[in-house]
Amino acid sequence: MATAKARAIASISHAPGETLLAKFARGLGDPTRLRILQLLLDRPRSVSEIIDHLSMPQSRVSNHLACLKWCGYVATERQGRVIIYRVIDRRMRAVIELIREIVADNAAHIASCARIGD
Amino acid sequence: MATAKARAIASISHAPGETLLAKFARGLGDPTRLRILQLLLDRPRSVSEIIDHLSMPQSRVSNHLACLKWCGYVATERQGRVIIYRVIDRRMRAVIELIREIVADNAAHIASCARIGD
DNA sequence: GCAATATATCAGGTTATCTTGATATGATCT
DNA sequence: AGATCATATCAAGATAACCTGATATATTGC
Repeated sequence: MATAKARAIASISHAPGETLLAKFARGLGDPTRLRILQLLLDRPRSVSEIIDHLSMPQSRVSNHLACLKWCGYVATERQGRVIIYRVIDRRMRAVIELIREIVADNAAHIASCARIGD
Repeated sequence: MATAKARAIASISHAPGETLLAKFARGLGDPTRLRILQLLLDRPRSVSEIIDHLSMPQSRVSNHLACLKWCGYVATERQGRVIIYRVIDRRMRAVIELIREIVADNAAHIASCARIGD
């Protein structure tokens, strides 16, 4: 019952403005962040592991990880020297898969959109 | 049977790279485009109608509409003087709703992310 | 404490994206 | 045809986002 009330209150605080929605979308709007998310959806990984997989400068990976953490999609845990990142919002997998499906059927269209670069 | 083969071929062309996924996400990453999509998910509308709702310069709305059309999310149909836009990919509603849910539970986090502006 | 390892942060230059105003296209009406 | 209405396109300036290299922080092992 308290749960229902809590849900109701939460539901009011829902309905975020388009500004925030857009910000979320831009969060997914970077190929590097998507690759990182994909790796983390596979399983939790340390930063070095991600860097190895992506073959990118460390600062670049670290910056994108910070972004993902800031947005609350991933969390960190220190294990000795290394820091392990993992996805904490289960729905991230669903969004990415849904997007992947849509893109699969619109690849040519999307690729041709000149207002958005590659 | 030809259909099955076609599907198989299509399925190979599936699995789009992160670059295209990211491009899609950036397509949703603009508040104006999201507002337009929301209006069009409500029902098909003419350009003028959208302009009225958004109170924005005509060229701005038109540019964003072009982007949405380019990506294959909306289609147009001329009716006399006006041009009617409507959403053609049913999944657009699902993506936006899913994103809305995630953002609702992460609003504070996302808002605080300094790597992405408002 | 000191060196080494792992990760984070920051500033500067570069590129991408958004916005605006002006102009172009295209259809309708008289 | 000419005028008008509806929409599209383009160029230029402003802003946002990305990348890199250098530096900072934090933990472990000696």
